[in-house]
Amino acid sequence: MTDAGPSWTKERVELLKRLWGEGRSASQIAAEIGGVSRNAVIGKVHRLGLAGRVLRSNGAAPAPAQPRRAASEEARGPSPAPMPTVVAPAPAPLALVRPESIAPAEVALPLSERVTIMELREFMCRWPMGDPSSPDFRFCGARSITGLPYCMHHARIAYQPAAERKRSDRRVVGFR
DNA sequence: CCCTGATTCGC
DNA sequence: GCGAATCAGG
Repeated sequence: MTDAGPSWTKERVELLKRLWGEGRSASQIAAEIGGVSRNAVIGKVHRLGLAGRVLRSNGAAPAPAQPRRAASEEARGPSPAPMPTVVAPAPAPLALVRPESIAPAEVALPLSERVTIMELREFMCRWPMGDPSSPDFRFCGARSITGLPYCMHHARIAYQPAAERKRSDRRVVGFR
């Protein structure tokens, strides 16, 4: 029989809607539904009109994602007409970091990822943890933000606005 | 190098 | 309608 295999059946779509609504990532959903790639999930989400979810790990605004020219068009050469000035994206106000939000007690760190300097890689968070003179000294080692030496969590601590640091009048948070 | 979603377009 | 390839980014 020419079984086309599992497609977007009612059940699968319902599951997709539910998981997406719960804020699961496309790859997670894809793995859970099975038989589909994360691209397939994202594509379906868009066709269903479910996109535009504000939920984001960092709370950042969704990527503008400028339209990309077709491959055929690109092969043909530059566009004859100059691209009309794209509206400059409004400077997204960075989420203010309040002292409470970085209080050690409130923070859940991926402690399992601590690494030694030898294990440290370019893409790993370089936040020092522990006494540098101790053999127990480690670095955070979590996935770092590309272009930055720290993971999202430690980048927030490292790059606190001066005004915030002063206002909160806190010493070094401490290398946990 | 890991991940995220957004978009396009051949199928 | 589907989703791989690609893009843009954390």
